[in-house]
Amino acid sequence: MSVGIRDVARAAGVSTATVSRALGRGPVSDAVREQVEAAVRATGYRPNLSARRLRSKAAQTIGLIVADIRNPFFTAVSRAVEDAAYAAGLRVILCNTDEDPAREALYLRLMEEERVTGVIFAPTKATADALTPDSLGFPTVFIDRSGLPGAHDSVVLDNVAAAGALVDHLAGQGFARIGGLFGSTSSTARERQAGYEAAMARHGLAPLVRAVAPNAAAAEGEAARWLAQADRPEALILSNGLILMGAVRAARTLGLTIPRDLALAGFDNEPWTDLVEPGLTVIEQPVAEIGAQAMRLLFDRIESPDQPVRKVVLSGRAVLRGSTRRG
Amino acid sequence: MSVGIRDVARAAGVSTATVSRALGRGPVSDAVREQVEAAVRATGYRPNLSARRLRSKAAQTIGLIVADIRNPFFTAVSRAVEDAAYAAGLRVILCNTDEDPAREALYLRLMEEERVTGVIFAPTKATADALTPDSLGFPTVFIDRSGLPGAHDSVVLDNVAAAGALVDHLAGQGFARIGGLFGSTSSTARERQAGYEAAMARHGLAPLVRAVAPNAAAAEGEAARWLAQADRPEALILSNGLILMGAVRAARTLGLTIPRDLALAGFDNEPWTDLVEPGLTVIEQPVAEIGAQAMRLLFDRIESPDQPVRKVVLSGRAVLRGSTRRG
DNA sequence: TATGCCTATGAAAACGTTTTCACGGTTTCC
DNA sequence: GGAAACCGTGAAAACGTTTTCATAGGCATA
Repeated sequence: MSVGIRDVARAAGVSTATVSRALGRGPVSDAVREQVEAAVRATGYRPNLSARRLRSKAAQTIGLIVADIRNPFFTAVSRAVEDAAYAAGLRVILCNTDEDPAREALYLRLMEEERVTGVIFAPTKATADALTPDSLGFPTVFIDRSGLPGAHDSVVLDNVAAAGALVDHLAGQGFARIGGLFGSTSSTARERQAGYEAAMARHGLAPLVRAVAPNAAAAEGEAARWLAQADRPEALILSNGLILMGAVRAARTLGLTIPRDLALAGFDNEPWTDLVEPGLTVIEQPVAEIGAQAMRLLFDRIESPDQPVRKVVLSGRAVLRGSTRRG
Repeated sequence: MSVGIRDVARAAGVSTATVSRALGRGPVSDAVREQVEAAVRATGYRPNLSARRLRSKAAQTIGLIVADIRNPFFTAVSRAVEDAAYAAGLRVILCNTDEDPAREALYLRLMEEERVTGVIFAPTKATADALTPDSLGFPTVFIDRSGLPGAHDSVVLDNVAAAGALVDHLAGQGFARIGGLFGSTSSTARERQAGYEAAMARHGLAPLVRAVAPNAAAAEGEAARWLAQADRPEALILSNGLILMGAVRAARTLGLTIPRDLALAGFDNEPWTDLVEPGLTVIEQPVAEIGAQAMRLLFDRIESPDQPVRKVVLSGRAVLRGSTRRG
């Protein structure tokens, strides 16, 4: 059968308690510690993490709940989170919700059952608004989206400013009929829309807004319908990388030349955005920083559960490329 | 304190054993099952998965060990794996090795300590060659790369045929100086290289091969050096999506027009490959199918540990685009 | 020398489940 | 009508650790 701590204890000629202490950071004499380590090597002992978790009540696990890992934004953030977690000796359980509140609820319940150390969560607007500070049984940090003000720690982009910067840039280039295509499920998309509308108003321009499910296929369909109209916009702002990609596809299909027939500006400086001619103007999010900050906030919250709620707002960086150059 | 199964038992007026059976699929009368369910709702009971795992010796967890989740191939595969896992009631622990054998060893040890149900693993060549069937304490399926023949279940692409198809296509278009830039750490890259060389020989062409670390930055640097030479290749085959991206970047930097100055063909039909003009010819891998098949193999192996080793070889699909059109 | 306080250690309890074993009550089978 | 099989249930053991509690010895202090 499997070798347990009792076998190690027997091999080392000490008690199981001493083995446990030698392996952890308990007080043990150097001689005994060496004996134990030798016994561990000799027996090929591997601690049973389930037993350890049960007894010590420290799951050493964090949950990472995102909409879809295939969204490059979440891919990058998740990588940062995992690096930080494993560096701290924590395991990561990854969950994809597809922006479905039912699956969000399911995974939150799973996190409770795992007795996780903490959770990093990108909730839909519906779930975020429904979650009060104490409805979650574990420390939680929201990323990308925030919920009720002051309810949860969060790290988000300054979406209003970022969207405004795109409008300013386009307006500065002389575009007037600037449309906005925004995701329909996240608070982030709402904020970007608000920033867009505020900036449009500043420039005395009429907003043109449409909402769409945040995936490339839906965005392509909606953009194609929009751009086929006679009074189509001459520039488009897209609220994330997937929607941006859909819009590029739609423009291609309709034979529109960028930026002559249509200017495009979006979010997420994904590796491909500078490869599609003439280069796509985007807001770059500090993805690694977002993941790292989220972990920092989570650790702080775990350490001092009662400290005031914090919201870290990071600035995007406008990467100006050919897609918004006035023909 | 936290509510446990004892509290539920007390509330329902039954023993803990009965609660356990009612929650699982043990034999219980309908009346008692209802009482228990009511008690669960009343108490807000959440089973402690660590305790459950310890006692039942079923971790209900699978490990997914890949090189880097940011590689879109792994992103897509991982999503398929997770869907299948959660559908079967299993949790997924995700690990990134960055193709580092030391981290591979670290994560394999972690998997032992977790007593995982099974592992899906994309090993480096070094690790794959060192792993005998019984050196792993849990069922394992290799993806993307295979190890010693007959040692582990695996699901891989027919890399030789796929690389050959690219060569055939390029040669058919009249290209002669066809170079190959391959990753240096995976068996997959070796196979693609072998397929390339065999096909080149078939066509009576001299192979031109370089190896590079499998990431976009390294590939860009190596491609730039290569393409700056006077006797540079007139076509390039790239062994994965990251290397393909690096090559595109290098061509851009050097001002080479595709395909007039340089034809490109690669692997991985990532969403952006049809957006960069004039469209990149690639081998599309059935990513979702790879993930799903890996889970199927894993389940089969868990069910019957002693069945013969299986290797599922899937075919790629050549997606021909403008990047390989003879000028 | 006696007292008290640390330190390293072992015995045993505890963590929250599932599983084994036993048992009484029905039903089924000859 | 008795034996055998079956069913639902409870008491208690078991899973593999960590932690608590107790203790023996060493060392400093009075």
